[in-house]
Amino acid sequence: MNWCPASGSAVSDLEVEMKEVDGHLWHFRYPLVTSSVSSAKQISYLEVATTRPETMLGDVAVAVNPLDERYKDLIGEKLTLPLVGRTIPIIGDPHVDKDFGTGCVKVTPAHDPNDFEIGQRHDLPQITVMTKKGTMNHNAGQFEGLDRFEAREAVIDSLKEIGLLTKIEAYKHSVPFSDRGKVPVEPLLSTQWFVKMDPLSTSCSEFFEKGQPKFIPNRWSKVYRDWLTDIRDWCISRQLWWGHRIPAWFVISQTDNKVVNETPYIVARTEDEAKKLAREKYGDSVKIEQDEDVLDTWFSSGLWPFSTLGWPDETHPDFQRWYPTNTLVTGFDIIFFWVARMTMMAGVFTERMPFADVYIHGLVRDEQNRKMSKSAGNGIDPLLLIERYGTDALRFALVREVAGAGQDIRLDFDRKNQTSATVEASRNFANKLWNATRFALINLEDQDYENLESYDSSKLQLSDRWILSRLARVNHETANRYENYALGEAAKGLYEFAWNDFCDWYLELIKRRLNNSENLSSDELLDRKIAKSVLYKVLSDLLIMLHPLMPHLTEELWHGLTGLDEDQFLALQPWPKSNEQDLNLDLESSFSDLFASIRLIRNLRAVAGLKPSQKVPVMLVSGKEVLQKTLTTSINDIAVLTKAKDVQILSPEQAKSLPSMKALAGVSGELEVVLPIEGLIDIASLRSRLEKDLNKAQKEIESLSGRLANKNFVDKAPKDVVEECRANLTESEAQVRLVKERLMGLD
RNA sequence: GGGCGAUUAGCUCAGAGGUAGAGCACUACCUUGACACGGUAGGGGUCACUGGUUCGAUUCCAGUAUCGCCCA
Repeated sequence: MNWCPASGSAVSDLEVEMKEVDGHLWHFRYPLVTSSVSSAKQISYLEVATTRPETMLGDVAVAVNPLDERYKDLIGEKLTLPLVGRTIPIIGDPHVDKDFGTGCVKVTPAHDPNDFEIGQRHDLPQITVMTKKGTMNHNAGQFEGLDRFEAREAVIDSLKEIGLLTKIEAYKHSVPFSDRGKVPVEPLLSTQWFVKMDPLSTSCSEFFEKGQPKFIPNRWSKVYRDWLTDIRDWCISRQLWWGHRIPAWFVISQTDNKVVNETPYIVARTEDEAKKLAREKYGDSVKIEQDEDVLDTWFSSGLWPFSTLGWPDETHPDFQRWYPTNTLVTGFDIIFFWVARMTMMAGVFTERMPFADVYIHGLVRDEQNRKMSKSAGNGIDPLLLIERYGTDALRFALVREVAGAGQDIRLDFDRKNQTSATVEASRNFANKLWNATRFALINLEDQDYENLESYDSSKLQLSDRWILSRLARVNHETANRYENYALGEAAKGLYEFAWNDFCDWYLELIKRRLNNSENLSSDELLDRKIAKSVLYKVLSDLLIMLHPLMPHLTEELWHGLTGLDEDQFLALQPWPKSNEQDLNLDLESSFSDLFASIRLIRNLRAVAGLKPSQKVPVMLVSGKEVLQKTLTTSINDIAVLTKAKDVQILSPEQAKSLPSMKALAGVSGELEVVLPIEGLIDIASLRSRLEKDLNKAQKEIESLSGRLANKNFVDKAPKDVVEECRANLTESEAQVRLVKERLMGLD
């Protein structure tokens, strides 16, 4: 059994952590008791090597490999144990490694698990030389009372003095440390309660074969299964003052009012029950005493999934309603400690698995990628981050980072300033949502909006239908992601939709339509009302979808938006309905084109160094019909979003018939943008921009035509890929022509 | 020793057999009637290395290196 001298308690195998330490291998000699064999071989001693000299006081034999030519004849001979004077045998055991150290192993069954096994095989005595405090006991003779590490030095010194210490080697080896007390564990002989694991793990394994529980990500299921397969009995006694007391009563009247190894015991639910059972068996004058020890906390924790729901009363409404549960969310570091213990207990006591899914998240590590721990003192105080950035910001930041299923999160954290750029980014997002909602509230104050179903859909503008299509898509994607525990992806998708689609584009697009001027036509009034209705719909859906990730903020904003009573919670809202008929891929693609066009105009303005306040005319030239149509329907939006004085959409033919003029021009795909602003043009920067475009397009032509020239590619690649390739080539070629024309026009 | 993960922009990380992405940081301009915790426009990568499969590999496979975790 593993004993932790620091906490004064037994610990289980799982609570023992192996650590590599720089130690020593001490070699010393045990003199042979003279015999005919030893005199014949002229051997007077055996040399053993150990990392723990103090245990030699409890040695009961020296073992050698029976096949070892050096020693096999000595098996059965006797040695004198130095310092103690005990005569101990030389035994042969096939588990001894001939090549390690001297090939002779000292055997201390009471203080080493391997030696214990050897002792069992050879029926050797077990001599305990230490107390449970880690000090030497009376069996240690002159060393009694010393701490185990002081005793080590004292033993070495004594052996040195009498000339039996022959060698000290530096030696790196694994030492078992107690998780609880952070000191080396002492293997001790002691009577403790163990749980026999086979029946428990067998039940679990059967469920596991049927896919229960399901691990996300799946790779952890292997860790779980391997542990169940190779399971060892579980020491559950703890000599601590907290925890559930072990329900075992010793019948002390049978052994002179003392608890010794032979004392019979009763296991029962209560003391009364134990007493009754004891009387039945040992007579009325029986005296019982409950074991002082408590259960390992993980034993109690293993009962948690059902003990919290009224079990063992299985008719309890909570148990009936909630058991088994859906999802356990936890870290991989306690798959053995807790998850497996819960499934084992549940398998036996409830004959079901306690949860359907086990979601294993990553661990938050510190800036040096270390696991945070109390003892290392490298934890990041969440309250500090919460105070600085807000609860939802921290929550969102962590969820957003966790994207790669179950990957660890390295949270950036500047200890000196107690800041985190990652959490700050989420705070900024929260702020963005807050302000977008503020914008909505200002515009929706008059309550002049309705449910979208009450409008004839042909009255909606293209931008309305575009954002509704995006909303439907995001709704669908997000629902799937939540369903599949892809929380990080859900967070990122919502972030992009909220910031880019909704705030950057849609809100900017509708500002024009929300104006409060007095004399609006009835069409304009309706259009304004529709814009408000879409605004309301998109924002409220967005808040609902974001709610699991930013519960406080969205709850607050949603109440502001809906004006609902405080006792109506966003948390209780159903998932917003997604309208499949809102999905419109063509529309989304033409809006991409529209946005690209607007960016091109803005870029040209930046190249020209135009002040934002400076309004200039814009001409858009394209031979692509679809694009022309998109641009034409959005002509007012383009004007607003690019600060254009006047926007004209022209075909290439129309453009040619215009009188020639000096102008700023750029090309993107098959769209040509012309800003007729003679005199304001910075020819050099324009040229460099056009040359950059040309270069890029030419490179692309090179790559595309190279691929298309490859017969294998054309024959074997999927048709649509080849088609796309051709289309891109045509477009790039057109672009090169346009850019070249423009460049010539500059001369 | 066995197993698992990671290696992509300065940093933290996504991604997918068909032209490399985000946030932060960086550069320039902008206090525009939601938001400077902001807006607009930009710069930045031989996707660790070596082979293989493939018309095509950063993506799939094998190996190598480095880092990390779990179990002995």
